[in-house]
Amino acid sequence: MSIGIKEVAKEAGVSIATVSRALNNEGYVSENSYKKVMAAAKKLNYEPNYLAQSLLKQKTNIIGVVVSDISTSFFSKILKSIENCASEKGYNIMICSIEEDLEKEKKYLSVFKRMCVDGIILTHEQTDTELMIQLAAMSDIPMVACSCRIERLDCASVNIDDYKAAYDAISYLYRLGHRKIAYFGAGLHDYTVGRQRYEGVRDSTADKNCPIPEKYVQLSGLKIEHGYKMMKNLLVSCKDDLPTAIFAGSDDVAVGVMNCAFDFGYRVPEDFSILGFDNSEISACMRPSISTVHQPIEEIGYVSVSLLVDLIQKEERQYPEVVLPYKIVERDSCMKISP
Amino acid sequence: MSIGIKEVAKEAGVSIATVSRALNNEGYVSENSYKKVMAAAKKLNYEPNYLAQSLLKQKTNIIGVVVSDISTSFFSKILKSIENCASEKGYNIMICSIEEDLEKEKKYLSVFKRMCVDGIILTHEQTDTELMIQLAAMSDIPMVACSCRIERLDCASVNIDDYKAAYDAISYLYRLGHRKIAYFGAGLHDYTVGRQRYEGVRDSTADKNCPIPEKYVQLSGLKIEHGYKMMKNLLVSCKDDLPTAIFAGSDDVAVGVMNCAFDFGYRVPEDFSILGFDNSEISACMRPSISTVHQPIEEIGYVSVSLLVDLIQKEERQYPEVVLPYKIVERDSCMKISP
DNA sequence: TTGAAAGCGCTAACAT
DNA sequence: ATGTTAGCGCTTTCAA
Repeated sequence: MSIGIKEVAKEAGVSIATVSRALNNEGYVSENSYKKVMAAAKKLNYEPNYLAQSLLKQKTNIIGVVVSDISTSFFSKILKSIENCASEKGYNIMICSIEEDLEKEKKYLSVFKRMCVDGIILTHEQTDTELMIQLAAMSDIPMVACSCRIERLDCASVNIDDYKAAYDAISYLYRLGHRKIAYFGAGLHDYTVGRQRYEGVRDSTADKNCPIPEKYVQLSGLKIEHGYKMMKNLLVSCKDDLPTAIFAGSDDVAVGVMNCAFDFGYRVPEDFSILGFDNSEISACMRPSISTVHQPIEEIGYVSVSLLVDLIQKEERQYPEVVLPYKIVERDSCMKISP
Repeated sequence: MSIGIKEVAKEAGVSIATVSRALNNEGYVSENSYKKVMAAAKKLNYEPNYLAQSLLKQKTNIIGVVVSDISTSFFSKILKSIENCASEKGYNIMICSIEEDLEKEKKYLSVFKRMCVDGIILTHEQTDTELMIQLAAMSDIPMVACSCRIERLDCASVNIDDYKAAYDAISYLYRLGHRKIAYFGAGLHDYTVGRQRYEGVRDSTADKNCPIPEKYVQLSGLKIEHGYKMMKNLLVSCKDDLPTAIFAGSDDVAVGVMNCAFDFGYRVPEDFSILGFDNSEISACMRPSISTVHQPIEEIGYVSVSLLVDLIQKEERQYPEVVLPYKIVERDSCMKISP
């Protein structure tokens, strides 16, 4: 049995309304009452119950976050900045790590709704567009897509320009002299980053008159093990016509690719130049360190929360699409060759 | 304005009490009423409000998790298994990443209490024992310490035997012929893992008649950058008497150490054998791959949640201390030398 | 088998 | 300036 407002009122010798007013600094409270309430609250170690407040105000100060996989270097970094920013702004975060399980996502989105979260942040590669549209129609909880896109749905979003980043990444490899470039990335599910980056790669190579052949494209996922497997496949299926460079859809993929290359006796960058994506910590830790497309990860998280909180607090429903800058970070995994 | 139980009752032509009973399969409800309620609920897309339920039942199905840093490979993995297990058992998790900020921890612990979370999982290296004791006294929210210890407080916990693991780790290096072993670990704050591991190292070396000299011990933290810095310090301060092996308090530290060694022209394992701790993904990804003390990370998370849920659901308050097995994983970063 | 009503802990409108 | 009261959305007695 915990301390409620009633106990405080009794202790202070005033009504519960006065206690509420004093604690919230709202309405008229005499200095005398104020002091008595504060003293009583302190003495009893009173802390207002969020549940009751939330139920009444229809406002929970909770932000629901759906993330594709918390344990991933990229998403865990995003999550950290989301948590930090939310905490600064007085919001708490409730997390769901869906790991490609769309059913789980659906379940959680419903949980979030029932829990009356004030807003939702979506951050994962793979999204069921139909589900999202349906969901958006059902509730008007503000939502922001963080480092992902939801096609055909008016939704605030915070991204880099994945298409352009991939386009530039290929151009960079091209400038280094590479003409035979492979791309290992995420699937094309709906219209999220996977598709954007792939299209950037395709158009960039085509524009340079060396369109990427199908055998050089693999789209199984963005984790280390995906990278390893894709590289192994390539080494087998293209062994007579290996590329000189590999553009990986994430730093994790790049790590997998590099290790696979090593394990099969190749050298990086001498035999393969490898370019990553994200600039997550691991890319700087490998030896050779991995050149990569830098995403402003912290900023993405911060901006997403700021945007969401704006959406929550202002009634107006406009849906900004924030595009943050990227840049190519040159390290030791790519080298110049003669075309 | 959302759909509430009242709307459903009206639609079904029964009272709200009947709706509640039908939806919860509780008490007597005629088949006819049951059908009507279900139809109405489905038609209106009704979903019960958690806030109201929670307020009434004093039960939120929320588990609060305090973690030292979400973006860390070790903690993000633990978190993932915590989230998975919680989700399976019907609990949602609310996360606080404190990043050594004890004020933030304090704040969140209070938030958790006010939010009426059903239980709390604590997972971080550094803990203010006084605060915890005070807190435990204030509320009787069940708590489990996951991969950390809280001395002088009766609290359920899930750990490996850090002392013994560190002891064995040193023995392993000793068996490989190493006599000059450095240890880079976490601080000695209170009685959490940092101290346990340090004491294991100290006793193990002492028992073998080669007590670790102070200059070979550094305790600044468990992140990559800490490892790098500690190694750099060592290289300078002990340059005339370098150790042959370094035991790192985490795989991240081991990575930092290894990269620092490389950057200064040393080879691993020829110049330094490096032994990590955790067996997190990164240790297997480095080249040479890093030998390490394996912790059953997934299991730690699962067991913690299971334990907590038990504590929540059973009224009895006993505090099991679960100790999970560890093992040394031999990879390529340690070599045999002649003593 | 069902409905009316109390109440979870709090805030806000209204009355004094 | 303060107290009384209604009600947020739900579950659960108690009465019918």
